[in-house]
Amino acid sequence: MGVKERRTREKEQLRRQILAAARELFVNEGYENVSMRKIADKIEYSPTMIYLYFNGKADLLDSVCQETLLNLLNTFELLKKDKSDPVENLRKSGKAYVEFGLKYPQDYKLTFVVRPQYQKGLGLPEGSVGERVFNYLSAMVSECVRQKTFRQVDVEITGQALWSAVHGVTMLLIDFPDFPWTAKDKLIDTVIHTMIGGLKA
Amino acid sequence: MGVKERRTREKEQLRRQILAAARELFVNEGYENVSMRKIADKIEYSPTMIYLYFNGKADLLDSVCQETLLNLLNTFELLKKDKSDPVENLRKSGKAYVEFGLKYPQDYKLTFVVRPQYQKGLGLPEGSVGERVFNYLSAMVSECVRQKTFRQVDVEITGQALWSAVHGVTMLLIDFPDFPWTAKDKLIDTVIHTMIGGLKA
DNA sequence: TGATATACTTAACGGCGTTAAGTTAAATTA
DNA sequence: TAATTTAACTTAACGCCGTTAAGTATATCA
Repeated sequence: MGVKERRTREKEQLRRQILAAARELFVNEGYENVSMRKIADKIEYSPTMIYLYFNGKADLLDSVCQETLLNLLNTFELLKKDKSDPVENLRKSGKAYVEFGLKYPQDYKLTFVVRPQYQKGLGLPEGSVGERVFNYLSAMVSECVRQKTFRQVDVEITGQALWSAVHGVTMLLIDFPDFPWTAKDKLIDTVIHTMIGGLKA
Repeated sequence: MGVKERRTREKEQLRRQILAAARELFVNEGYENVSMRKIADKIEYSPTMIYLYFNGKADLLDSVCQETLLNLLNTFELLKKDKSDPVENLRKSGKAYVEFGLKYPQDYKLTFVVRPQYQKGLGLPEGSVGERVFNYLSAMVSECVRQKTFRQVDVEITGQALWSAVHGVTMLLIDFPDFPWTAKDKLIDTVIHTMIGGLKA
């Protein structure tokens, strides 16, 4: 009687196969240059089959983005363990955030630019991965204030400001790769260092 | 013999008409949801006629963005007169930049996100409007350093870092309007104030 | 074994950016 | 003024696209 189970497993596997193909194509060719037909070709099924597993192209995008956010969260969790120097942790996290964006630029834009464009009216749903990422950032700011390395800033708004800064440098480096940046790495460090400097007691 | 002149004038006028229609549609419906046919419909010409005035859809986008950059530059020029307090000038300019983005969010995204996506390999061409905008920012930083209000920072990289910060907060406020921001105005001020704080001597 | 449900495909709809070829009307020339 | 050239614009088409309705084959179940 393991028939249903096997079928479910097979469906799940195919679903993942579609998702993997979609991710690879979205990342390499850009969302709008990828057609359902191309995705179908890649996995050697007919285009319409995809609609039995996803509601459409936008839904595929959405699922890809969810995975991306989970990856980002994992990157952060790795840094979470070290409790010694909260400011240094914050700096490292900021750097990790930007580097994550530059490593998966298409994913990053998919998540933080394209998706909100296609999925209007999304805040940060309670318990969502996005919320957890942001909470992690706020917690680090809070720790810096508690240790009196930072002056008595509003933790919430400071978290948002830091997010703004790292998001900005990430976006510019992704969108204008041919801009005459003095040095990309130096720019990232400068943005983070300047923000942290402006928060110190 | 004013025939040629009149013809030139008429062509110019039609060109502007196309551009205005394209801008309105791009802004209201999003670049990828606008077709050449829709633009043509709006101005009551055949779609192919547009190709006699522009090289294609991406070229139309390019021209629309040039206009936006000119508008941004004009906004800055209005602030340029006051020479008394360069730090205050920088703060005001940053605020003006973000407010420009929020006032014309779609135009802003068209220029700083969508355009680079469709027009790969654009740096800052010599004498371009983009270059003038960026030079304006750098000049202000330079003045702050000269007056010793800022420490001896690299002017170029600092300009880029400031641009990153204001771009970031602009983008987040545009893309996540429903995020529980503590207060949008306060956030903008915090980002700018924190960056400036981190640059002071 | 025959009925039923599931997984997948074929064919089509309307729309897209863009191009080649054709048409019409105005300006120029003889 | 009549013929010719030139410019402005349109028609028709190509090969794509996302998505849906209808159809087919295969595996499961009674």
